[in-house]
Order: sequence, then C-alpha cells, then structure tokens
Amino acid sequence: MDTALNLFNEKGLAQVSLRTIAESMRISPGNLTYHFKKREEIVEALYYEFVAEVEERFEEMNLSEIKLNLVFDLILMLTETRLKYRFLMRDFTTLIAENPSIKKHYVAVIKKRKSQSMGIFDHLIEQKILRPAELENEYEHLYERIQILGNFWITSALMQGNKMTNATVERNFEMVVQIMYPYLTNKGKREWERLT
Amino acid sequence: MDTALNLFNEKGLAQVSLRTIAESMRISPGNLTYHFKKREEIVEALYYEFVAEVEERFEEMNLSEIKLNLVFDLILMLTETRLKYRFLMRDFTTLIAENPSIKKHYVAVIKKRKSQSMGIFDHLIEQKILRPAELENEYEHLYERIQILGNFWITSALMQGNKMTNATVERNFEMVVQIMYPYLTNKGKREWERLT
DNA sequence: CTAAATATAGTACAAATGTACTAATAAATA
DNA sequence: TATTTATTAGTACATTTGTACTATATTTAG
Repeated sequence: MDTALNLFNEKGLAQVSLRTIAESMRISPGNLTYHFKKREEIVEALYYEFVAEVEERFEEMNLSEIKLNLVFDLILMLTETRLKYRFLMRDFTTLIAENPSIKKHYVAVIKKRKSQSMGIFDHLIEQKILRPAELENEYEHLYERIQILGNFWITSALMQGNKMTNATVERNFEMVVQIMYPYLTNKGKREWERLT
Repeated sequence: MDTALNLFNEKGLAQVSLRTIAESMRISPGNLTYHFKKREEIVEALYYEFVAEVEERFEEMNLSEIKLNLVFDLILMLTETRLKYRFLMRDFTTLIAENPSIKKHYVAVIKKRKSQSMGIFDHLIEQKILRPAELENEYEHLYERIQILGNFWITSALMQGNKMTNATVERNFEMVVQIMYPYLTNKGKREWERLT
C-alpha cells in the first residue's frame, strides 16, 4: 500500500497498473493479486486509511475550547493529510464515479463535517470572534467554499505545474485560511494577529 | 464534436472511447479516425472551442465602466461556459497531465486572468466599492480562491451526486459570488443589494 | 460525364490491463 | 517431523482501446 500510494501520488491513479506496482515492489503480479484480488481494493484500502488518519488526528485535537486557532489547526491538519494522499484529491471524480462505496461514504462525511463546522462557527460568533451573519446562508456558503478549496487547491496547484514544496504548501495554506479573515470581529482580528 | 461533448460531459473523459462516440453518431470508427486522426484531437478541439467561447463572451462584455456587477457578470459568464464544457473541469488533471499543449495554454490563461482581475480589484478599491487590503497578498489570494472555486465547484457538486439543474447552478453561483461580500465597503454593500 | 477528391465502412493489429489459474516454495502448526 | 496453510512466481486469457489500413461509396470539379 505504501508503494501504491507513492506511485498513485506521483503518476496519478490511471497511470498506475497492478503490474506497475508489482514491478516497483519487485514482486510478481500474481503475488499482488493474491493479496488484493482487485485493483479497486488497493485504492479503497488507501481511501479508508486516509479517512482513518483524519479521524485519528481529529480525535487528538483539543476541542475543549473552541477558538480561532482551532479552525487553523483543523484546516492545517486536513491540508497535511490530503497532501499525503493527494492522489485521492487529484482523481477524486474518477474514484467516486467508479466506486459507489467510497461515494456513499464521502457524501456522508461531507454532511457530518458540515454540521460540525457550523457548530464551530456558531460558537465563534457567540464569542464575538466572528461577526454575525449578514446574508442568508452566509456561513453555510463559507463552509462550502472552505470545503472545495481544501479539496482542490492541491489539484489546482499541480495543474499549474507547482511542485509540492514546503513553500507551496505554506503559501496555499495561507491562501485558504485567509478566507476567514474578513468575517472576523476586531476581537477576532487581534487573535488572528497572534496566530500569524 | 457535439456528440463527443455530450458524451464526455455525461460519462467522463475516460469512459468515452472513439468507438463510443462513433456508435453514438451511428458512423463507423474508421470514419471518425478519418476526421480526427487521434482521440486527443477531439479533446483538444473541444478545449480550444471552450477557450474561444470564453474569449468571445468576454469581448462582448461592457468593460467601459468597472463596477461590482462586472464581477458578477464575469463569474456568471464563466460559470455558464464551464458548465457547458464541464467534462473539461471534471477531468482537468488528466487532461493537463496528458496534453502539454493544453497545459501550457492553461497556465498562460490563468496568469493573464489574474492580472486582469487584479486590475479590476484595484479599480473597485479606488472607487471605494471594495475596502483596501488589510493583509499581505489579500486580493491576490482572493483571486486565487475565486479561480479555484470557479473551476471546481462543478466537480465538487457532481461528486456529491447533484444533478446540474438550474437550482443547483444558481445556488452554487451564489455560494461562489458571496466570497466577495465581506470585502465590500458600505457603498459596495448598497450596490450588492441592488444586484441580488 | 469523367476523374479526382473526400468520406465512409469494415477490419486488423499491437499494446495494455485486470484478473484467473496453476505450480512451486516457504511458513506455520499439530 | 509431517501436513496443512500461506505466499510467491509465472503465465494465460479475454477485453478494451487507439490507431492503421484497405476497399467502397459518395461528392465535387473540370
């Protein structure tokens, strides 16, 4: 799975066949199909590994006090994990089109995350770190934008030929996280100062 | 090309072979390869058709006075055109990985659009419709976010199983365009009211 | 009307891919 | 140690796909 992950990240899902993986591991194709009857199984296993990793790191986070840095930490954590499994992002559409199980799971996760995020936003508004909503669905839409940006900035950067150096990652993290800034109150902005 | 576009949009680039297209047109595969020597040629032709369409609609737009509605119009125009050629968005990574010509063109377009957009932002700031930047690269980052959202909201919506109804499109247009709202001055917000 | 061009159909071919199958080898267990 | 189980290698097969090739048919032009 490690080898497959590296190859998928490097070349993209479609460009990596069972034989490619087997060759890279210096085992026979037959051996590989013994452990993973279907190619989909490897991909699926990697997807659920990714999900588990996000879950695990989420559990580790300090949710006792919801402050602005929690949002930072969440976005950063997701950035790092998505980066590790970036082929999933890059080929997400194909993946989901071909794998109903993953699709179902993904849709459920999105829904769950959305309600969690809305909870955090509400809390931050109560604490006067975020300003109250001025438009209909304003924070729902904000969440959706963060969601899309989080999922696709890697793809977008790769498309423009950027290598995934630390500098690239930092720059893009900043680009994503700045979406929060104009919703901050003065109190929120002071906290922002401390965080950046 | 019409048939190919429809099939690509419907099933995704990878799922549509030359034979699929030929069958759907009720012509022979040989006939198709006579007109398009390579499958890539069809895809490439569609990409440049898309580019031309964006260009054309851009020319048609009234650029004489830069106001907030120009930004609305631009985003709406791009939304519609991208929707028409949505397979390009959906499979953009594959496309760009496999076609250096398209990649080169895309990277150049992004760069050009960025400087155009920055010009518009500057103008709107001068007109006190947008507030001045408070952070480093604030409007550059805003542009990049709009860029990514514009490119990928369709993909994201499709991944969640949404059909591309008018309602979906409208909802997502609102979601994208609202990213501008918190940067507006009071004057800008009054203009926003008139537009929505 | 005839010749040249364009268009179409049908088929063939090589390459790649997922996967199934068989035989041999290594490891575990009783 | 003997035997059962797990692992590995190697190969075979069916399918798909892009594309090339050839022979007709149709259209265009002189």
